[in-house]
Amino acid sequence: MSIEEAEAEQERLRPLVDLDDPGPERVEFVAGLDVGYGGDDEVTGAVVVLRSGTLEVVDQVAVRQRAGFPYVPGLFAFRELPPLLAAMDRLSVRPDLLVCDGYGLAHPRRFGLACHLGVLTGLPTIGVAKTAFVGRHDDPPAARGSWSPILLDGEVVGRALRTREGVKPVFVSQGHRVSLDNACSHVLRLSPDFRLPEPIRAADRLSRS
DNA sequence: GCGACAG
DNA sequence: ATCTTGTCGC
Repeated sequence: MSIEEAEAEQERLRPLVDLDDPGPERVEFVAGLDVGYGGDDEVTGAVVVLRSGTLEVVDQVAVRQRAGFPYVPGLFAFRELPPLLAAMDRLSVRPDLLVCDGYGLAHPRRFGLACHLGVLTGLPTIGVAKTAFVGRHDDPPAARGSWSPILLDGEVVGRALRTREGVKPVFVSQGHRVSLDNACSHVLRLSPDFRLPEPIRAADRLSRS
């Protein structure tokens, strides 16, 4: 698939994103997703499902395969989606919410990895990135839980959210079928001890093993 | 044109 | 992402 075809695919799928659904009533299982990189252009898609209340791991799958697309900013999903979908297919527990390592709405074409994964699976998704990629934002106050909006072309596309006092914020954006307010509530609830949400930390560890 | 650019 | 020494701040 070429760069042009990938961009056209994003434009085609973007209208299918649901940004109005506030999110699931009850979240019993949350999945974290991440991709690790090996030597010979290999990628490992990792998905870890945690019980939402206790954060205990209830299921996990890692799939290693050849990368089918280069890393291109803005087309991140075309590199990471295949191994992630392969791992999702082998899950025995169906998650109620997906926490993705990367952006959702906060994307040049408003269709980051979290949106793409949401549309393809139909599941509620949120995007959590470690660095700023698009838009502008102020540094939020130092207290845990404080945030400031990420603005792109005058629109709010996400939030810089402080998950630990005095530590660099994470960048949260809507993926699919979850409001921005609820996405941030979930991220805070899932990050009791560290900067990143526990499901993402678990998936990150798995993707490296 | 130049620099920046999720992982 | 990953590799990877030295350096900075608390």
